[in-house]
Amino acid sequence: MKFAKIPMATINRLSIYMRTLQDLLEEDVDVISSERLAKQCGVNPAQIRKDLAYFGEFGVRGVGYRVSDLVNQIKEILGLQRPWNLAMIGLGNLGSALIRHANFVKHGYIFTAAFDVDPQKVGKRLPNGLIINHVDELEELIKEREVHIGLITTPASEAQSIANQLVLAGINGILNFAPVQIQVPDCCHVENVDFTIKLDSIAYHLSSGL
Amino acid sequence: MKFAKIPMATINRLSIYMRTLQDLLEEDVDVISSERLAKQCGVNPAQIRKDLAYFGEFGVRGVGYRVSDLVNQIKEILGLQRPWNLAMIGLGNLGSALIRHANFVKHGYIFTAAFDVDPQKVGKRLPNGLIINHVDELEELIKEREVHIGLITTPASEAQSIANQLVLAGINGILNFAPVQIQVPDCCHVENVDFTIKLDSIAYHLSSGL
DNA sequence: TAGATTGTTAATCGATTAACAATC
DNA sequence: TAGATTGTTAATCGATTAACAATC
Repeated sequence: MKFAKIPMATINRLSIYMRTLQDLLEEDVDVISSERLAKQCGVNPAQIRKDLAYFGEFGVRGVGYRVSDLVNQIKEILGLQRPWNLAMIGLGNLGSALIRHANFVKHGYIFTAAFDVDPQKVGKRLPNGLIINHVDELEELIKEREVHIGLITTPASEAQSIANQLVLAGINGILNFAPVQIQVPDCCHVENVDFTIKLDSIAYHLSSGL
Repeated sequence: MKFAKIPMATINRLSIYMRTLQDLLEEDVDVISSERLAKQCGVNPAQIRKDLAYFGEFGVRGVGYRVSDLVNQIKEILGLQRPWNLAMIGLGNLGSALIRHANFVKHGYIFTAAFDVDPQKVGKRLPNGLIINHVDELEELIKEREVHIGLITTPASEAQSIANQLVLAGINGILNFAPVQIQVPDCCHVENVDFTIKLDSIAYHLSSGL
């Protein structure tokens, strides 16, 4: 099982299972069956068992899954038992808002660096205490502060150049908010967040689907 | 062809094709083959032809696709030949940042209403001229200002209640930024934007994939 | 006409779901 | 032991890609 190729969809669902399980934990639920968990997550029970089976056996036949154990096991699978350091590149409206967003910290992601090119912004202190540095210092600080993941919130025109610099600095994971497809070597994993594509999809459903 | 079930993935790719085609248009490219377009979009040429075939015949055999025509045809398919009115519910960091985000306007999406529950915020004027209203006025203003799509950027705990109110106000499309799965009737189409799931996926790739 | 590229069918690939033996 | 639910195999479903006849 260990060496089967894991579908991307499985990885994304594991995050969703984990969140639901964390909620259940707060409600003092000890044990849950794949059937009940599936209902809460809006998926098929067999789907959950299959997803987990890629990584091992985590349940007890005839009983179900211990909620707290399963949370920890999914964290282990996803690599969330340790903190990850983030750098934000681009401190316009979106970047500044995201860096203040409590959700990242809650999930174990910590901003340890922030960059912009605007001399007006460089040197300023953010609400979380971080000081904005100039992009010129990107490589040096990324290494010094052990940044693992870069978040790009620059204008689309700058995104590729920033991505190149991140890769040079040794970054292997990028979350790209700029509405362009950025090219990186295979060693680097890019995820895109694109609001307008989602809106286009809603527009399609509103005009034709209905 | 008209009545085949269209894969969601096809709709999302159409947005991507459109954006690439718009870039090509600015570079004065007149005609493009599925092969060249595919390379630029990072997909398979047959994929593009198949996606388009769900909706009709838009190319010329032996020649390719006229860029400007194809842009318009995709806009037609997605329902983007008309403007769509948006309402933002929740004007914390994220909501305020998104409402200032130029990309929405550029793609034909217009904010015509903004809501919050905080009395400190209600009555304030946003940079785009819009005044923040109290959520109590949601149903009335949604109808009055002909809002088509609601964007939820409230805390997770409020998201479901807001979604219910939106549906009651006649809204059929929701873009949900709150990290919860919201339940709506079938008539309403929900898309979710969840940063932490994307980060989890990057964390997984960094710790195991590499 | 010869060359090129579409539209479309058929083959392949991968992901989801149903079913059930294993087992707590 | 009887009842329940997992882990896993096999069946189904859907999406992607290759191949090629149609045709500009």
